[in-house]
Amino acid sequence: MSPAVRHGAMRAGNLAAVLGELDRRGPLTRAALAEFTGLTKTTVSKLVAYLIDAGMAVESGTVRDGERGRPGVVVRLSGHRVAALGLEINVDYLAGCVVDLSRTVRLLRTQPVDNRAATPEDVIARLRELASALLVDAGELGLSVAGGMVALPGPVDRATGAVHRAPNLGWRDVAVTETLDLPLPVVVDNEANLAALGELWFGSGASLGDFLHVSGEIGIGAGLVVQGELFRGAHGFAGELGHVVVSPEGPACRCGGSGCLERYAGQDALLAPGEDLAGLVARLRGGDAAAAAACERAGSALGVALTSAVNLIDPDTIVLGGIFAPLYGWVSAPAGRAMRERLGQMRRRVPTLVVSRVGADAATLGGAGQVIQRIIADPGAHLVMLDATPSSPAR
Amino acid sequence: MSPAVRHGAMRAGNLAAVLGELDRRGPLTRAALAEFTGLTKTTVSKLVAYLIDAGMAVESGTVRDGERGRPGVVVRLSGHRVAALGLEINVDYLAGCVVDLSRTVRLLRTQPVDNRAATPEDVIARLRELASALLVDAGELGLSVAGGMVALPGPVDRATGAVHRAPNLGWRDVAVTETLDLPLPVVVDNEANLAALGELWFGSGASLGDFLHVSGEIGIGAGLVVQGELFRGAHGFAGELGHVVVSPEGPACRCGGSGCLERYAGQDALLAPGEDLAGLVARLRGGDAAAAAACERAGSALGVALTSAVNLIDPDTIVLGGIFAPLYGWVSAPAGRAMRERLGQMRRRVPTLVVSRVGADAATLGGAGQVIQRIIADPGAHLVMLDATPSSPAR
DNA sequence: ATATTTAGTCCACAACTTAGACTAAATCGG
DNA sequence: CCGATTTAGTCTAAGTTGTGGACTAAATAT
Repeated sequence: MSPAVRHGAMRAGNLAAVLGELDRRGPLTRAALAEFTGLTKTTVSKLVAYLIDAGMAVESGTVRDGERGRPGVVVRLSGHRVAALGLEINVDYLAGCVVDLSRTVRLLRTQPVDNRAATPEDVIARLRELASALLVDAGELGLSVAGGMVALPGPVDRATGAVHRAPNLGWRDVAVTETLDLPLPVVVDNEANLAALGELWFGSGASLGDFLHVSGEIGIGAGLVVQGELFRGAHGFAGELGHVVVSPEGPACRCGGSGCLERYAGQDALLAPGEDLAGLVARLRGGDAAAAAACERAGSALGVALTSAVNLIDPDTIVLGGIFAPLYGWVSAPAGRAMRERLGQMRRRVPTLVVSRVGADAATLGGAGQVIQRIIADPGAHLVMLDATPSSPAR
Repeated sequence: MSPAVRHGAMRAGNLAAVLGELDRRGPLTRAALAEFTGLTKTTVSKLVAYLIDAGMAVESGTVRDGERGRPGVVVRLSGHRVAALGLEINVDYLAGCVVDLSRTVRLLRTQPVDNRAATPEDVIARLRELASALLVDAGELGLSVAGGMVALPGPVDRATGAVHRAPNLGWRDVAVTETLDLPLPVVVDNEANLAALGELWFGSGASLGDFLHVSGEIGIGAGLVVQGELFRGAHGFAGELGHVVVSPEGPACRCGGSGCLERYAGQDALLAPGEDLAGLVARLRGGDAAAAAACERAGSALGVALTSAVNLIDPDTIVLGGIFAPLYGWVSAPAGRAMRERLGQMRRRVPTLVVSRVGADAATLGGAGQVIQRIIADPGAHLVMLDATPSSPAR
């Protein structure tokens, strides 16, 4: 639980403290870094030298902080060497991206494919091709890709890198990491979880505080971010907002229960038979009363489910993503009304509803961002991997 | 976020690693400690000497681990010097306890009082008397009390030590820590949270994994323990199970909403007018059909609310405490049935329902346990306080 | 031009942990 | 009963990392 602290760990911890400060506060002089971390100037200088040598930081210009005195050399996070790979398998597309250490998106590609029609092996083979092409292109940009993350639409076993069941893909027990077999460390995670992280790093970001990110697709999932970290629950199944009970005597759900949120606000409940999301939005824009009523009903149900979620989890903000992003204008009002009615008297502040600012790539980007996050949290571990590069850090 | 690591922190971290290992695995030899922590025998010896000098550990006998070789000296956590104070203010009683470092309950006292009839100042003055008496008695036992925790029936601001509103007591904006004014560091927390911790350390314990502890009193609260730590939410209001929506069109609730769990399974919904809990249990034992039906209804509603909670939070186990402990035989079956129906198909394992093994003192004990936990997590910080003792540790 | 202020480096030293030699105390085998 | 073997724990010299204060560098103020 509390691992032993050796000298190496002390070093690693301080390296992470410096890099983390650069990540959180932006470019800083060594003097400012010393102030914020509480380390001495000497130590900060040594650590910064190490980071610069590893290609994780660069000096960039000088700035005067006060009125007089020698100007400081500004050090900032560098994206020129270290990067991470984000991949996503979804029902009707594959996607991949490369994000560098400064969380700049360097490459982003999407491939529309009907993955329900293909075998898992074929889908994964196609993803491998996409990933390999991205790795080659990243190499040409001078980037060294330290790790990858695959987003999947279903609960995953993160230890083994396998999906037990992905109902929307029709997959059962597929060993994704193993089959994908890329030449770098790859981890898998749930799409809803990674989409929440995507919103954190590529959307509204830290201004959200602790937030619940609702990613409605066919099912309705949610990712909870607490103190900048995902909350996963004991078995990684936390955030199943779609099966929160809205009305115990409601319509039967595929989960075996009845009156789950999914039956009121899932894609199947909103779209007319054969219709797609764009069609629904067109009808809403055209003033179709039936469509508006369906959204009203879905929004209220969402508000009820979110009320339960807020009572249990107490987030600062709720971000509506997935299909609820384009429908935001029609569902957020009834949802917000339901929440205010039910929560207003007990709490000083009812969580704010906001729309997701990242599009369909939230999970892909979030996955790559998560890898970057881990590098920043432990730069020392990743320096070893980069030792093969020309200018190796001095012992 | 990631504080700088200095030499002192390294020391403190290793001290915590050793003490934590002793807490988790029980008595161990220095050799075993070295193995488990990954530190060398030399370092472990030094740290153990420090802990023994501080009165946090003692040697006790020798045991042979293997077949041959010199027997090791067993070191175990010692409760003879360091202790913590747990206090509780509730509607109809005050309680206090002293728990030592080995989590043995050394003193425990309860005082039945109607606290709704008195002013907050009078209640807190009476609590101060109770606490002072406990501190004196602890001193006579040779214990040095390092800190205290006050459990309150309502949401608290842990930063300032104040309650904003405690509806069951009729309190508004009471600065508890400040008014109590004890000669040791005191923190306040929510009763439901601390009851969950009480179950962790003085009840079924670590075998529960991540668990949700339901503590039904007048309202229905819940504490969520994840990886041995409380989950509090962004503002400390997480776990408000009582206002999870069971049926959106249900009866109006004092919170402004309708169909909250509290209206189906709260004390007011279960007890006949003027009846107390013992009376209800007597009726149930006597086979009263109306009472059984009320419990059946409450149990089902609880199952529905817990279904939502499990979907969102994904715990291993759910512990029923508070009024649900004596009613366990009557409510657990319908609650479990509802959960299995609604969760069975999606999850490999539906969380187990168990009854709380700690009684009414769960919160009082949990509070003291929390203080002990903090001492074990950072023994170095508390050594300073004990430096006044006769044999001060060698530099 | 000189004083003052702030940034960053250098160097001796201090705080830990480590590695491995060494001592202590048990069992095993003859 | 004595020496070989095994395991526990201590001691000492050395290694790694951070610290504190002196020192150098580069700017503004007077």
